[in-house]
Amino acid sequence: MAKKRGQKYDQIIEAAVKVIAENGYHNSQVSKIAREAGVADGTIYLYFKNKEDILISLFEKKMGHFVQNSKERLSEETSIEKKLLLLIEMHLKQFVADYDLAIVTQLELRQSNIVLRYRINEILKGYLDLIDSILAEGVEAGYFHQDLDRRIARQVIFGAIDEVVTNWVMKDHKYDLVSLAVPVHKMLLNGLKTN
Amino acid sequence: MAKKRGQKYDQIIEAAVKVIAENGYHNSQVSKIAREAGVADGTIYLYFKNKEDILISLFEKKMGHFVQNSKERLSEETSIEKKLLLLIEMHLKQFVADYDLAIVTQLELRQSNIVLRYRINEILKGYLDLIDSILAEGVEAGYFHQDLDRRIARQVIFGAIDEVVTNWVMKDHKYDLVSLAVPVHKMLLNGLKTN
Amino acid sequence: MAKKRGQKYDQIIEAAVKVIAENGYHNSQVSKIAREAGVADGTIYLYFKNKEDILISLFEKKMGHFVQNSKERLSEETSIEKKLLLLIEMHLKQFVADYDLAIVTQLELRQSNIVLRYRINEILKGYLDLIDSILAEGVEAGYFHQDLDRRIARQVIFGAIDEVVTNWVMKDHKYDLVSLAVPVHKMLLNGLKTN
Amino acid sequence: MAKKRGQKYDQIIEAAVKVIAENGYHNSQVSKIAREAGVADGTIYLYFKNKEDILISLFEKKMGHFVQNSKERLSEETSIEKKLLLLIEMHLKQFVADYDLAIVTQLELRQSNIVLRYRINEILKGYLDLIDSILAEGVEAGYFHQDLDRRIARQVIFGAIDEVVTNWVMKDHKYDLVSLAVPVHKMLLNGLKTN
DNA sequence: TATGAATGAGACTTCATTCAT
DNA sequence: CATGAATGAAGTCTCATTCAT
Repeated sequence: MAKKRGQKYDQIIEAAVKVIAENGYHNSQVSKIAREAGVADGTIYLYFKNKEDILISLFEKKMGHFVQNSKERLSEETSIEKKLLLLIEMHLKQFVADYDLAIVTQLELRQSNIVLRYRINEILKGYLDLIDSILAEGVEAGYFHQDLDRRIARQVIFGAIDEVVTNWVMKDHKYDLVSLAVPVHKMLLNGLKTN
Repeated sequence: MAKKRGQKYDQIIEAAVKVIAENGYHNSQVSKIAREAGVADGTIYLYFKNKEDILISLFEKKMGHFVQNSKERLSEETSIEKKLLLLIEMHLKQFVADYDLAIVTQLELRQSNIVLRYRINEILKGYLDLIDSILAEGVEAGYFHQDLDRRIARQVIFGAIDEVVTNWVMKDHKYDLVSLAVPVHKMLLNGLKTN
Repeated sequence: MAKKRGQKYDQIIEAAVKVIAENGYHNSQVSKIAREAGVADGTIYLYFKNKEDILISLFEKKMGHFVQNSKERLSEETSIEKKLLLLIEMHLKQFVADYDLAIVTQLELRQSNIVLRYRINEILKGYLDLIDSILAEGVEAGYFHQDLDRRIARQVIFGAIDEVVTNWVMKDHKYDLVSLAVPVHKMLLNGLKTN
Repeated sequence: MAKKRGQKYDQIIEAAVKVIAENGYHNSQVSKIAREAGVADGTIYLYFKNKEDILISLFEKKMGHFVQNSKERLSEETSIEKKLLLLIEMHLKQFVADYDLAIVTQLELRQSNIVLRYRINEILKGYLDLIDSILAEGVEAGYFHQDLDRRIARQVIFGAIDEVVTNWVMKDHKYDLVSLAVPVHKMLLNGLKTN
């Protein structure tokens, strides 16, 4: 049961993103996703354990791609400062490129129950680790404060970016999101205060 | 209908916070809240339009108190730097003082549907305005960067604090939250970078 | 309890007719009737045993007036033929004069449950007796067929008039109802067939 | 959704007639009908939009059969007089043959709300048209009055028969209904008056 | 593999009625 | 007589999941 590969598996994931973005989480019945994917209701259960599993898998797949992609791009960059900027930019660009996904991750996915929230947090760890690696490198290089609490720092960084994206989605993406990368980056690096 | 005052109104709000924190939003039946509040099921509907309205009203009331309280305390402080620290501390302290409320606002409230999310955002504006007033004052005083984009800055600040609180709740509040105010404050003020 | 007289008693009856005509039976809550009557919800129960009792009493009062009135008018008329015409005309005129009442008796009152339907039938007996008295007189006078089954005849007469009124109400009373008295009268007296 | 065919569709209709006749409309819970039909509660909603739709569909189906059947039988008869008698007899016989249906159509169906009443009237049109065709033919043949208002006439006919049936149902069908066809027929044809 | 008809648990909300004031 | 806040029972419908084909 629940095999994690195959053409239909991908079809269902993409259908779920579209249906949830269009109809909202609570109005995205399994039958609706099945119809969009062009399969029978029962077929969903050959690829996913249950409805929640679609959500988890969706997030897992998209997040996996994003982290993988980000890692590769970041490895090509040596400057710590630019790495952080690149990370922020890629984060923002991803959602500009796929607005349906933005709606799903920033708004709809959060309507899921607590158990799912914990699973989602697990998946997010990969991304937080990526942030952490930049922080570690920066501290090592003396570019960041030696006494930096990396656990707190990555929460601050993620929280800031995430809030910026959520705001953009809730404001119907009517302004340019990617251009916010620079001021956010500057704020995180140098803080609010003048020297 | 839906009177927004009275002893029973408060009873129901408090009962809702407790019941939702304990059972989760989707497992907090109206009858359960009514029983905890010591009123009949129907009485709920004399004070609230529907179940969602309990959630909204709960947030409205608690947030209103918090913002009001914060405003007063902040007005007693003149240093911009200390104002920001105070804000962060009060934010964290509020949830340490009422862990049930922390669970409800950080986890359960976010499971609500999109319409509700927008209503919640409206209510949050009062808090974001409070942050903004500190930012404005700081820029005015030359303490913050002159070219600071306040709209982005308040999202960064709120996102950072919010994420720190959510993490603490999801980690079962097993570490001291309030002590994180200082490092978060420092990070926001001075940034990650050494000078 | 439940005294059947007084100014408020009448106020409530009239309010009920208006509210039910405007909102429909199933959307005419006791509280709505009370508001329209300008009394408190509880006051209703000082004059009526329960909600059904309002309906029964309403019909009883209106029907009583109508039958009483009809009797008097009919006693002034000696011709059997004209008596029947007068009866039909008065029946139709009553509803033209009070369209709210027409809606209530022809449409809304019938939505009541079976027990109420039997009570209503009891009240209708007074009217059917009136028809019967005309029939008896007509048979006696040799004006109507000697072997006329009066029980059936009065059902036919009542059914015919009632259907004509109901139709008029359902067609939003957009044609002249009273003018139908003559053809209906002719049909009942002479039948469909040419001689 | 709401398939209007299939074995289960018929099962549910028949179960509904029985349950509603026995318990009354307002005490005929969907679960009760489902149990009688031998299906799950949810299955009802695969065949009917909602509870009201069961009532409408029930009437639609039964009325459709009746009108269809009546048309065929009437076409075999040439005499206008006998056609009208046949129509009345068939109307009465139908309810004698299915007393549950009589209860449902004469008492329970009328408890439905106004919107439903209009839908029911739509369905009744087929029957009224049948009456009308007999009237038209009779006028054409010079058997009925040339100046007959057919619209009124069919209301009178339907109203008369309907009232006779309702009375019979309310009197617990303790007399022979079909034998009333002849006197009703005579009354409608020749009127009350002696020549 | 794929289908899709069938299942059945579960909860929000309304509103007639009461009764302490 | 009058009030109106409080009560609490009760039922429709949805939708994730199954399983015979």
